[in-house]
Amino acid sequence: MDELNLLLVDDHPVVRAGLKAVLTEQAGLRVVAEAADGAAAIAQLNRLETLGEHVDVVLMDLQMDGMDGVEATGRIRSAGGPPVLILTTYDSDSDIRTALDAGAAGYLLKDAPLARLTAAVRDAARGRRVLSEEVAARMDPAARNAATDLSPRELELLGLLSRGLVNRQIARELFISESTVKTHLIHIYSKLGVDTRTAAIDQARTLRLIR
Amino acid sequence: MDELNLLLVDDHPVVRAGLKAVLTEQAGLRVVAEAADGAAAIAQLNRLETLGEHVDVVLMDLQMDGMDGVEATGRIRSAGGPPVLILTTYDSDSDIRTALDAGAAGYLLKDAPLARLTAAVRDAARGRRVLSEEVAARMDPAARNAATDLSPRELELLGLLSRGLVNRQIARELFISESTVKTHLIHIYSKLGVDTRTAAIDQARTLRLIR
DNA sequence: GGCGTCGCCGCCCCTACGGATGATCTTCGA
DNA sequence: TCGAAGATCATCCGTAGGGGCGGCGACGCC
Repeated sequence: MDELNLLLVDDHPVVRAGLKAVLTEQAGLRVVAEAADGAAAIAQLNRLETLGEHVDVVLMDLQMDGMDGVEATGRIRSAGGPPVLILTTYDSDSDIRTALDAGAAGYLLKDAPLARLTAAVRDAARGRRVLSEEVAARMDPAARNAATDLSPRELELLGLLSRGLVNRQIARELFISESTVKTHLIHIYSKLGVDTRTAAIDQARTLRLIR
Repeated sequence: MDELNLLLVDDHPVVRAGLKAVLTEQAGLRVVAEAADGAAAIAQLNRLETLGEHVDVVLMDLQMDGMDGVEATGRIRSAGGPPVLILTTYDSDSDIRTALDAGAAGYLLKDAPLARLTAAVRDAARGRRVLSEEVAARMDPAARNAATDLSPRELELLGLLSRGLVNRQIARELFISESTVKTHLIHIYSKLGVDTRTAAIDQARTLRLIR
């Protein structure tokens, strides 16, 4: 099989058209369908299956109206669908983790060079995991900056923080005491080098720990 | 003159390629140069000028590494350059305002349909102001939701809030007393329907008052 | 001229928050 | 098996933040 069949999922018509133009000009890639959100992507996969069309790789954006990329990825994977390659603008730690946990075959940034993109598509089609350099470096435990290495629990707290919850609400949400919430916050502050919750949110955002 | 000459400015190669593919397929549009950030865009304009090449419209992303779109727009406009059409993913009030203040000829979202994009390019080339529907509605004073209509000063406070400053720092930054900061915050909270600073930041973000 | 909005300032009060410190339990790897 | 790291909880303390007042000058609009 020489030609790989792709499904593009992105809510920006311009980006879809661009990907299509770029990828079809590269030998061996064929865009067989497009979708503007996760639900449409799944519908397209079902439609193509009934037509006997094969899809080798799904190129999926994360941020979309309607069903987002993470959920769609999870559903496609659990249904035994084709490998899903995430192609997105953002590279927050939590995004990457949830996407990979959902079964994504890879995670690329939209500012990746075209050669890398096409190579990633081919790798994903062969069942290999592909991460862009920055993402791989981010996920490599050895290369992590110790100062910004928050525990999963602390990242969870950070998420609730950024949603504007007060300590009491965070405590209830996580079924822990308010004291524990405060302890976690102190740890987060010291790791991020700040001393207030709003500064922690800001810092976490610039470090791309959260979105 | 039938063919319009465009300069594309976007730090995503994929998006640039997509725009180029889409726009050149539309009759009358020609992409004469591309740039990955604001500084490169200005350099390209200078280069094209010495070559005697004319640029009718600059299509500019806002979020870029290096010189961002707002600053680049300001410089291009103040140098008597071609009209600049902003094409971006985000539509926060503050982004729109600063871009238009910097002299942008229009503001479009990347999820705009292609027909609208090409129409906007032609309008911009003719010196007309173009805003996407959502943006225009947002900027229309009559259509504003009174509950979320913050004064300019309050938006300014909100920006400092989101950067994690404490009241004392905000006061110093704005040369006002801490009491006044508190008063502004109270007003912001009541307009946003929240009662803590973090919740205000979150709400302002979801309402796209800030980024 | 009066009314509303905006920006500015002060007081009081109470709570939430942040800092310091110390402690228990689990898990995991050296 | 011992220690490090994570998650949990607690108490004490001081301050920053938020709520409720009231007030003042400037500006624009009817």
